[in-house]
Amino acid sequence: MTARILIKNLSALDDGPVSVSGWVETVRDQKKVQFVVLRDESGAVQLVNPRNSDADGVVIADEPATSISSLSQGSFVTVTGQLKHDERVKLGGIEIKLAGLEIVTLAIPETPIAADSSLDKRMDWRFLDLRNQKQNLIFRIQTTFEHALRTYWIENDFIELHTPKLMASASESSAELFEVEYFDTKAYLAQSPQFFKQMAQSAGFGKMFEVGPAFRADPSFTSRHATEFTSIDSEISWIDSHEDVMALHEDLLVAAFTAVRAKHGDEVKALFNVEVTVPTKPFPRIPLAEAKEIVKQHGYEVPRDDDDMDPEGERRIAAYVKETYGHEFVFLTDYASSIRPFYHMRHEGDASLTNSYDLIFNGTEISTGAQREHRIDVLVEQAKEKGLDPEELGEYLDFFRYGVPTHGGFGMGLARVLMLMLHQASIREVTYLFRGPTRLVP
RNA sequence: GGCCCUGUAGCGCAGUUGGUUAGCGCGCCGCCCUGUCACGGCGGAGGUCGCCGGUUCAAGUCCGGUCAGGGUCGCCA
Repeated sequence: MTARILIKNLSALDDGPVSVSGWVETVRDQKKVQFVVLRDESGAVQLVNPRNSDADGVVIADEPATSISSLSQGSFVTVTGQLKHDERVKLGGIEIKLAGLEIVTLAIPETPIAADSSLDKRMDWRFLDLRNQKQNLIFRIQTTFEHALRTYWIENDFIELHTPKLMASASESSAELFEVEYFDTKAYLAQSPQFFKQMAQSAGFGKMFEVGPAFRADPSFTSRHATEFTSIDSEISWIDSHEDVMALHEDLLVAAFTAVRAKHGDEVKALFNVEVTVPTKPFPRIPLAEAKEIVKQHGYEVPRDDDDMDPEGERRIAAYVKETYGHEFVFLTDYASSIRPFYHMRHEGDASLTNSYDLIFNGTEISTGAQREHRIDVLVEQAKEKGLDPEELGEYLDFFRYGVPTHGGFGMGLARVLMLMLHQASIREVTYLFRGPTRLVP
């Protein structure tokens, strides 16, 4: 058996016998010569089969001609033949003159989606959609992105943890929890590893990270929300403020973007027409109150009663930062205590502000980070102030009763980063199998 | 969950003030075509117009409800 060769590696080979496997993209079945465009996960190549004639010049039905005529788009085949470099072939200047063709599985001829199908229809037939080069590249980028993050964490002595996704109570608010039956009681799907990654600080682990699922029962109908998503979390001890968390966050993103640009930059440019830019450090930092003032001066007053930003404000401050600093990222810092959870540490001397930030990338929020309140008495007071019953926080508060270092961390949505990196309009494009309020299959 | 828009063939769409047999492109099927590469030519099949109800002599078209999708806001990563 001739070993299977990836199509992208063919052009570097000399003419000679080869074997490739993949699926049929097009068949041009002419009377005297047949062409097939075959694609695998690495690229596409043309196969050619001149048909044989008998002594009277009449074309005969032999193999592989008959098999080729039966091929439908999408069928998976293994072929053997002679690789030939040929200037006539527009697809890469090479083709394979067929010797043998094995049909592994025939596809139903009429495919349920086409290049111009709507996103929702493509989601219904995701495995077919994923055969496209762009979709394939997205998940190779995701792999490189996560690998670069892990490399950074591991080289810097972080511990990787897998916190439980079945929980006895809410990890943040109780409004958006999925409830599941759990023997004779109820359990909830984790909205965030928040409490358990803080526990690792109390355990003296020092630095930890987790890449895992998070579940939110919110019926959010936007292009950037999912009910299940992959959350990138990291938490570190012995920090002085949220500035230390932002410094870690920057380092991680620079490492990951550097790796993606190096490995996939040319392909991203070719397929998405997007330049992957490695962000420069330090990322711009703007206190939220100042950011609201800036967008106001540029003609947009955030129409909210609370102290928060809205999506339009985020887009505008991002545009301002892009123009002023040439940067795709911006840390919005020092959010008001009124709009942050009880466990965010507040400014020393000004309890109205927190040591927290949101990270905006190309105009959309991808992350929230903060220094955590580690003093149990302050933490309990802040919980009460938010209307939470300390009893309901269960073991969480115990983490702070037996000694705990200063600490902080962030959570970042993996798919949001990819979506914004590749300028995609929806998180669905960059999620292998999307889960939303009305999407549970496939 | 609020507001706005959309649902017609496998896919993308058109369909006039309500009126005979609902069209177009791609795809699919058949035949033809010595090298195609968005191949080309000829022919053909394929639709209870999202679903339920109502108005009307008559509904793809008007009205109500419902489901699904898109956008946006809220919520957030």
